[in-house]
Amino acid sequence: MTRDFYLRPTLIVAKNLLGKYLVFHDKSGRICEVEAYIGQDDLACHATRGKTKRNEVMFYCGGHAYIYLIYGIYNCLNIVTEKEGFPAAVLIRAIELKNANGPGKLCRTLGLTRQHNGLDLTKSELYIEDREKIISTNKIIQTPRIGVDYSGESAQLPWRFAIKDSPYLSQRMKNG
DNA sequence: GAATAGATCCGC
DNA sequence: CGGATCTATTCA
Repeated sequence: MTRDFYLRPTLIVAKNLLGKYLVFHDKSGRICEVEAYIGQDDLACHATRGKTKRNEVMFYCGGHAYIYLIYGIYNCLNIVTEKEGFPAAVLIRAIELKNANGPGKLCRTLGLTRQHNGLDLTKSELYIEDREKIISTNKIIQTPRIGVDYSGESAQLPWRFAIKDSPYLSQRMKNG
């Protein structure tokens, strides 16, 4: 994907990422579950209280990788969206690959860690590839996001998208 | 400085 | 359901 793909509104990018392939070196898989985190009004977004050392990549222009450590153990991969200065990103929650059905598991399986934080997806070994048509809306399920109950009213925003009937959806998706 | 809690996962 | 494991962020 070229830069302009990522510079569009985050919800559009999130939906269009479904069905694309995430590639990192010799491993790849079809993206089947994502979540959008958009701007300072989104209380579940890491950048809701402004720029910090951790979330500064979210302020880059679209097309960069924001990777952070969660629970001291797992890394989570986000794809930064929209123009420089506006903090927004799409969390990749699952791809269709063995042991990649969850945000922590997919980073572990692909070997992504915080040292890859800030990578430019338009010119590195980490990128998104288009191999098939955009997934039609009737094959996409849209729900509130997972694990953000702490964020009050923002917890109800239906900013989670997944390919219906994919056998690789994250574990918590199936439960909730 | 110290405390807190987190965009998760696994095993019991 | 609770522990792992750690650090950015927050609070005093």
